[in-house]
Amino acid sequence: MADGHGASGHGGESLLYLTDEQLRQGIEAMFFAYRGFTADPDRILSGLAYGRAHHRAIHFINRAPGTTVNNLLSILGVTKQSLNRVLRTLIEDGLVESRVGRTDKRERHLYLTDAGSELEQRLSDAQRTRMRAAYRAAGPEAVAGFRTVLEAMMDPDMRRTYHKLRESGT
Amino acid sequence: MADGHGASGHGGESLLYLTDEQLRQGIEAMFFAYRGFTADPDRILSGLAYGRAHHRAIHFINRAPGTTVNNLLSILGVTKQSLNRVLRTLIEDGLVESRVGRTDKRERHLYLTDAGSELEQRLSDAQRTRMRAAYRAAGPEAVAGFRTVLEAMMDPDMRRTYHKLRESGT
DNA sequence: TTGGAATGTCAACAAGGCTGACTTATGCTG
DNA sequence: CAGCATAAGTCAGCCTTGTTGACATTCCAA
Repeated sequence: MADGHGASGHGGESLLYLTDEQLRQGIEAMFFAYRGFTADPDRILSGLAYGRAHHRAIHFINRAPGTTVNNLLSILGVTKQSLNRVLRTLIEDGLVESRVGRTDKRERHLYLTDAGSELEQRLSDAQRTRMRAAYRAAGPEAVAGFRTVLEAMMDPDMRRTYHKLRESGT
Repeated sequence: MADGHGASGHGGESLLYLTDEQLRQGIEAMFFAYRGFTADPDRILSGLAYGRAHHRAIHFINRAPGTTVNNLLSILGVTKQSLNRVLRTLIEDGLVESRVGRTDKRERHLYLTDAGSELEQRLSDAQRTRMRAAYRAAGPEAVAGFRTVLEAMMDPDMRRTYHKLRESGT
């Protein structure tokens, strides 16, 4: 672990373990791990004239079918213009369907088509495979800690969104 | 935890806890947490005509002073043209210094100037503050698990780079 | 019924990735 | 020493994906 201080055991309540060096290692771990996290889907997408933004849209439409554009916007944290460009190509290519709202005709509800679902599967299979390998290698306790820290790192708004998705998802 | 299966306890060696739903939650946690992770430095940088790419360069030059351009390239995983654009503005603005190598004059060794160090401090203070809060909230065991999973998620090359930085850093 | 709010679209621009082609300076090896 | 390899930098041009601004449509409430 090579942290230059004590408190390396697992049971310590010590508050001294948060040296700048330890925090910096966490920061770098996040950076390098995120690269791995996105690498596999990126590889698939690069052959398809799509990018990471398309992946994100497809992921969350699959996760919450029938979501409105506005809702998707707040999940993704981009401007509606930015999302729209991505969405348009997905609709043109027949991966996403946009249905006018029944009660409020201003709204568009988004669904994956069969082709869209198929791509979603391909992408998330790749990502899950890596995730599964990492989880297996690290073990259940590490996974629990991993999730706890990630959640604590989110902005409150994002944490709320994250929880809402979890409720609907299971 | 509401995962629809058993194996929710912490001590299980069960291999059944890796449902697609659990993995997807991990994926979403990564996504939302990374947003939080970059939010604070991004805010500082947006007022300064710099972006995330500048932050990364500054971070790793600070971490490994005297690094060559080539070495920085392999850490960041971008092309030299892409890095060069960023590096040029940092040098022009007097945040980074580029010294011709003493033994091999083809190489350029990169250092932060005082102004560069100052900005680095501002940026990493912001990022560390969030990290520290998350670590505190999650506790030492969770932090250990967090790091273990992140490391398992990296590509082997990145893991090697990550370890090399840790050795030099401590 | 009319004005404001919400929703979605179009256009233009910037950051920061990428490839490809090339130059310059230097190191190394036959 | 000649010639190839390596490190760095530059120019040009492309793509994705973020941004703002302007605008059309729709809903709802005063």
